[in-house]
Amino acid sequence: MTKLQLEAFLPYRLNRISAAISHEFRAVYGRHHDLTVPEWRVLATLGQFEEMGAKAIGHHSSMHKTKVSRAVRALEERRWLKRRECEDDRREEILSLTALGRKTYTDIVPRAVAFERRIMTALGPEAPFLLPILDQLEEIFRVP
Amino acid sequence: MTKLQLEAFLPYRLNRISAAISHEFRAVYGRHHDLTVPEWRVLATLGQFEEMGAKAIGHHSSMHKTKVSRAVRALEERRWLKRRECEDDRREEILSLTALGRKTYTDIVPRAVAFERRIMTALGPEAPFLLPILDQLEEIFRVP
DNA sequence: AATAGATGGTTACATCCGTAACAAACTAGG
DNA sequence: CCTAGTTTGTTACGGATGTAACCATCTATT
Repeated sequence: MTKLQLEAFLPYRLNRISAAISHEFRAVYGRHHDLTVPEWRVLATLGQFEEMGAKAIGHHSSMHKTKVSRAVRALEERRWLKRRECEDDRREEILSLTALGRKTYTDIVPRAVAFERRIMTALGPEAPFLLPILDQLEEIFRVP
Repeated sequence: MTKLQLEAFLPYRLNRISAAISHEFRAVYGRHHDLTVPEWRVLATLGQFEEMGAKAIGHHSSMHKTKVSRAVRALEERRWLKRRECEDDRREEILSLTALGRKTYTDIVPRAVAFERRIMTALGPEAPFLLPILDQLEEIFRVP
């Protein structure tokens, strides 16, 4: 009779760890700015690239276009993001952060960096092995 | 001007990898048995422990009690799970798999084990470092 | 230039999920 | 006992999500 230890099963463990880290990270910035994860990803992408269409944001941040669409609208309503018509292709709208949005971004980024460093430090001697393993896993599952 | 590379940010990468692995694993058994992730977790937990209350299942599989409640009902409707009254405490119901449910379980477990081994093999020389790192991460975030 | 198909983006719908409220049953202090 | 508080489990509700349908616009073929 073959059994499986769920608590040792790789997909289960990764899912749990990922959820715990996302939850913890959201608490890091959530105390100051109330943001959902999709909103944070759009903010982070626009903070990184200045100007982008919704499609490109979705591609870069691995989000479904409806998720992007809703996050963009939410950020726009908060005046953290503005749209500009694209002259080359009038279906597309070029998105960018407002001054207010950029202020939020520059406030969160140091917290994000510190959060990440806190994890790497806590990992101790195992830390150098984490990133190559993540590279490998992304390659195995063709996560672009 | 500090920026953040979202695609290199640890919470983001872990979330993406975890989602990809869950998706891939669901495809492994989903072709044969249609199951949601919570249903699979309840099935796996009862396959492992024979008899359990809903509370204990939730604790062992890290699921909210409402998630457990709904998954249990779905499995019960498929006749993969049965309830039995607990004499010591009549609030609780003791849950266990039916013969049909156990058949599904013993069908899925080898696929799950093979899936996990496929990942570990694909990881190659990095593989031995993965499990200690997961242990560490679970400890850091007090994932029980 | 006209039409057919492809593409960027939004929205309706169904589903899933957690919070909060709840019922039923247990426990402990008086 | 009996009442107050706790615990197990279900459910109503609001919020989030993906599928599919949709609109507007672009592109390619004729």
